[in-house]
Amino acid sequence: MKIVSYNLNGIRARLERLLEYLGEQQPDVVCCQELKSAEENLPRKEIEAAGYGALWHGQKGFNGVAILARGVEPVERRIGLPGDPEDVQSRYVEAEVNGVVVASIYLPNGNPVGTEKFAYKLAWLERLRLHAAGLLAEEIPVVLAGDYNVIPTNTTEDVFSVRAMADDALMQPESQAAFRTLLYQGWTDAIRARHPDGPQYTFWDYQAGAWRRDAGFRIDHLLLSPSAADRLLDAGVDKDYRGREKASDHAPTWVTLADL
DNA sequence: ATGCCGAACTTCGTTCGA
Repeated sequence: MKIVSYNLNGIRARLERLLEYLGEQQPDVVCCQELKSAEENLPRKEIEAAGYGALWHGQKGFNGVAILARGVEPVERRIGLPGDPEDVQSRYVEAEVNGVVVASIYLPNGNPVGTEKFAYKLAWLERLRLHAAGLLAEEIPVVLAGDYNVIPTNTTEDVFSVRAMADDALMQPESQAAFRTLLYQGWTDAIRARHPDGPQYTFWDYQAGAWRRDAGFRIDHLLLSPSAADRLLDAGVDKDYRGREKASDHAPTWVTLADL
């Protein structure tokens, strides 16, 4: 069972690329982020025609998440992260697919540091920590897949240049501490579990020739609950899709789990 | 200190992203 996290940077702008990915890789589940599309403009027919059921959470202009499932309809568990009724941003959706609970997460970027945006990011991380604790308590297979907008460590394994990113919200000690606190609840960072050493970048900026220079960083993560981690076969980044025409600035990041 | 690029709305500039 291949489960993918894919920040699309616009599902309508990226539709051809996404359909190509579905056709070539035949992933079982794709957790999409940054749809940048209102509900009424989502490409529902095209995704259905590709053989995928979907749970959508769109938003006009920005954000937006979805879970696509090959050959089945994802069973909705929740739309939106609990903990703040005032929060109207579409950043969380959770469903059950073939016995596995899957979440598609688009964590706030948080730049610039020291603003309300950064405070919102940290508050969102705290809300995620609380919700994730409840998921672990269920003792079921869970995959928390998404763009976390957190570079886990200040090493070249996670970021091309610690210095270049030092003032960025993605690499602040508070952001990293919150991510570690989440992990230490008992989640497995699937990419690192399978690839303990070496860079595993998932994002390369469009600017300044970042892709050409391999100036990337690792911010798309798949966290596995213990019973999901027991089934972990492999994990990786489908990096070559970043180099194609009209690519997203993120590459699809994935795990494969053993079937029961 | 800023733009570099790209997407979408606020639409031929502005806002956001990372």
